[in-house]
Amino acid sequence: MKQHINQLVTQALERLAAGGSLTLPADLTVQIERTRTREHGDFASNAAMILAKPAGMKPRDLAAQIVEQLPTSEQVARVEIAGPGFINFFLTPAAYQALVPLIIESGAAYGRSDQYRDTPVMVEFVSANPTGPLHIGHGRGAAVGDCLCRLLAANGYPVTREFYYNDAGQQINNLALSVQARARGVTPDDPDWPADGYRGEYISDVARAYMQGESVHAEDRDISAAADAEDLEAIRAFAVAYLRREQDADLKAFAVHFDNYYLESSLYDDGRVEQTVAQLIASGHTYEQDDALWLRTTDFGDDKDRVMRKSDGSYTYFLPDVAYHVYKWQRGFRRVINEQGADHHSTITRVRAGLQALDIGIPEHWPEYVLHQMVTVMRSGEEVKISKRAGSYVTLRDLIDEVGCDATRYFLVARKSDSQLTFDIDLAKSQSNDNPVYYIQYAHARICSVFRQLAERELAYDQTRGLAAVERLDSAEEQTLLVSLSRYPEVIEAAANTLEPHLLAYYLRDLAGEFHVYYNSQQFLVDDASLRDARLSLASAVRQVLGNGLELLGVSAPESM
RNA sequence: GCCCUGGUAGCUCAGGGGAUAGAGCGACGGCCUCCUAAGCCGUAGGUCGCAGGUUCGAAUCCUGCCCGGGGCACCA
Repeated sequence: MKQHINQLVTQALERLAAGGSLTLPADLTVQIERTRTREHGDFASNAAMILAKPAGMKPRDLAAQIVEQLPTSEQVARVEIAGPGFINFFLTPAAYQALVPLIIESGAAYGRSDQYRDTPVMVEFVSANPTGPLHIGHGRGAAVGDCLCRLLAANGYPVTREFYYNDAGQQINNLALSVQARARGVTPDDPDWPADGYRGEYISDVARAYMQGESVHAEDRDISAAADAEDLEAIRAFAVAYLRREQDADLKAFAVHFDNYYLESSLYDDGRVEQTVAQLIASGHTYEQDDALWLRTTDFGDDKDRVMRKSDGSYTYFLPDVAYHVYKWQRGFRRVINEQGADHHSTITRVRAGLQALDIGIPEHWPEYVLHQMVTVMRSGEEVKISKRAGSYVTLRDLIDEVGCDATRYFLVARKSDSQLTFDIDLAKSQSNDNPVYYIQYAHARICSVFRQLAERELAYDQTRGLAAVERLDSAEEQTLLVSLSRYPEVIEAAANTLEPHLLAYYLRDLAGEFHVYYNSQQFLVDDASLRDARLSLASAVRQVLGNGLELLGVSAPESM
């Protein structure tokens, strides 16, 4: 639709230019926008306002000339000039009614496209270290990242989902020491407790399982416990596998899956870290100072240089990060999106600086980042504190168990990710009209219910008859619904292009609301068979779009509630 | 101090160059002999943090300031 209007305006402008009354700038891009209210039609163009000044004309006069040159179109009922010089297009009801058969025929494919099928993209998200259960911050990353993957895939991108974690560093060492302490019966309040130990109760569970000789199976590893409290290496390996297994279970319960788990340790095993160091030194952007090896990241926009190799010979975390991203590039991903917490934003400049220093043709702004701000959890009007070290802890699993996967996912993805989010447990749990998740799902269930009611009344839905009568869908409520249905593909594309899944959450809320209004204003099961079937066809199309959209959010679309 | 982010209705948040600034919740008042009331309708509620600037037009872009969050390690 939008594209069609664009063509009409472009043709009109070209005619004016050919007639000599207008000169078009070479870089002209005509804007066709959805209008905010129906009084302004369906689409509006600002072409006259933009071109008025160079043409030396008043916007409204120029608009009149453009309108005069517009080709006629079956889809356009009328055109108006309004306000400071907008050209408003009013589409015919038929243009919208034609969507009903289109949506029903397209089914799950409605709103999807394959336009980016030639651009493999990797999305790295969650990437939690195996030092504890996933908390609600990881949950936000999981929900946003997973939804992004679904949106990208819906636009045709071949998507690879990757989870990267450190299985060997100092944090893991603290983990192993903590488990060992618990295995020996030492508690966090003991003087013997490791300095940076993890104090959470789950550490006791790991220690107990280890001492009982349990075997664990995680997505990316299997291990049996040695049950020896003195074998720190065995404890380390067991604890990592145990917590990975827990995280897998959390992610599974959250309907999130990954194609690949990538270990930081493998970057060392494969020699990629050493190789990256050698290349960085060769590139001339490094220097030695105070027995450490520095990378001159200030050459690439950082505000101070960074240490790559510490004076004790070990590497800082950012070096494997660079090596890891080089490998992503080498694997052929020309689009890479990293979804992570905003508390890690300082890595962006450094990783990009490292990649630029290598001078291997990686674009300046590669990879892309989607950062999410912190989540505050509220219960009974009070903030629930999250602190892994202290042990009081809102885990993702607790949330899923308490409020359900659907509501948790919806709430975590329904906000723009760069604003802080308040997760109200009471609201998310409430099975009432307070809760937007149920509001959307209820619209879907209601439509299913209408079709069940149809059968109970021993009526049958004749789709052919319904689609032949779509011109009877002419009420204000029906037109409103049809406009929203026409917007769905634009929303899917925009949400993927801007990497903003919340756009979809809002859209579905609006669509559901419009359906509820319709439901209350008109009867579906009327005696007039063709009218009945036409309305059922529209309901069916709405159900399809609600279902398609919920699928992209990873939220279920129940048939009854 | 520097960098990133946010500041829009009592609360939670959309809108991020266009035409009278939106939604939900909360408040108040209505609607089930009728396809699920997990719904609908109505009323009240705003100096879009402040001040300049750019523009035909600024909640939206730029600059400065104020306030909240995060980050500025030879931690990750």
